[in-house]
Amino acid sequence: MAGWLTFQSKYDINLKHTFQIYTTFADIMARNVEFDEDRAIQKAMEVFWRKGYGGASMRDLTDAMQINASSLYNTIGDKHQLFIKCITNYVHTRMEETLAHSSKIKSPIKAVIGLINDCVNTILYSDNHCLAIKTTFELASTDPDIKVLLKQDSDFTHGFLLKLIQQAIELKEITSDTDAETLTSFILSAFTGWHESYIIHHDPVRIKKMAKYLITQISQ
Amino acid sequence: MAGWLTFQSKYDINLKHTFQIYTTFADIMARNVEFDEDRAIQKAMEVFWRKGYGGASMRDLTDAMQINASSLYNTIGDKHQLFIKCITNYVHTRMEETLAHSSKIKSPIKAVIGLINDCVNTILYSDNHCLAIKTTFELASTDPDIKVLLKQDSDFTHGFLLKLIQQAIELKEITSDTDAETLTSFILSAFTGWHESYIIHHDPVRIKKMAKYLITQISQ
DNA sequence: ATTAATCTGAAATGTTTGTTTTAAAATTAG
DNA sequence: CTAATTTTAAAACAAACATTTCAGATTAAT
Repeated sequence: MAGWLTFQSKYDINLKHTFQIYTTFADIMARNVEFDEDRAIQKAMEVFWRKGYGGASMRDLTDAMQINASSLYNTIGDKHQLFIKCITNYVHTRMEETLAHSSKIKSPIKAVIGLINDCVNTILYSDNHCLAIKTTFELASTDPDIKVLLKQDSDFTHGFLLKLIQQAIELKEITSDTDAETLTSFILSAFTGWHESYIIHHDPVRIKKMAKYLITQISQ
Repeated sequence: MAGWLTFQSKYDINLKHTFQIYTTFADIMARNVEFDEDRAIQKAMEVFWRKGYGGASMRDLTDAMQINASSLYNTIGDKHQLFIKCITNYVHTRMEETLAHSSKIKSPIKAVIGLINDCVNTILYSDNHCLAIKTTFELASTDPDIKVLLKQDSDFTHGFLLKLIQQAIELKEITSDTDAETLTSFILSAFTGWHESYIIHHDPVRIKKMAKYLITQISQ
């Protein structure tokens, strides 16, 4: 219990910190970061996925990431910054997957049906429930930063599906009285409900039947 | 810092606790609980509504309930028991409201449409988002007790709507190829999606349009 | 009025939280 | 090798957490 919080040492600490900030990207690097940040973020995401933001402690996170707290704070930042990185990563991955799917489209309506079936498969066969939805209900109302990210993700998916539906309408694969915008919102919000249903009832048949009903409704 | 943790006092404490348990509903009552438990539960529910289970601290709760922590622990129990009471209360209130609505039914299909419009109004004009949905995504996957309660609620609402839809099909107000069960699940899960949509986009028109689309789809 | 029991409020409990510090190990440049 | 600098691990940190204790206020029944 020595007096390590003297003026002298406090001054040294501040100096070091200041210096650190300005030399992070400097030419002279004494040592490189040991851990793979992408991999660590992935592990952290899985913890947030399972426990939620509030439910995940820093010890849960650093255990899963297999790094020390000091390394985490030196590279990524605090818990909130870590979560932002996780959500961003998750959202971007989803966007890339969505775009990847669009490359092998045969017809717009088939692409829409494929998207619906993908959603069903995710619900039934992925043990972690959608991080975006979970976060929406946990944090979006109170955390503006998170909300912006989730809205970007939502808008992207919306825009993607909207194009498909507009094309389908033009090609008369869909003959809907309802505007494409509403149809798009309707389909996407159905997905969220299916997630909830599966958490409560664990009934794959129920999800599949709802998907089938939605598909017949929109293709008429 | 006196030695109040002597064997004597520890024994007294244990005795008191044991005694308390067996005399909670005894004939001799020296003093009644001062606070209105229903009112306190209501206040606690509002805190959980806003902050979630993990996000609400005991101080948040006791402040809102305007009771001391010791009173809370003596009467209701710990945080989890309090939450169980809140959810139970919320779920029962919803059931009563649902049944109250059913008394003024003109026709099954009108009752279904009424239910859909009620949901829209709740989303748009109640500042607290559905506690059941929020809790589903926060806790249902990890907390068995909570999950049972939420499933009961879900099943009740499902059963209620199912009857209406079956009646509507019999009266040929609905001419659906799809079974009543699926139609019921589909409608209820749509509600969840609308909640999420409104949290992210705050767009009343979007919600209203989706509701209108759903109504035209089921009434054909 | 006395007694016996219970409730209440403030303070204290030990634990866990997110975060920081310290010292040593590690790495690169000269 | 030496010097400079960074990363790392373990421990320490204060604050916040849920929960308990206890003395005194309060009440119901005798």
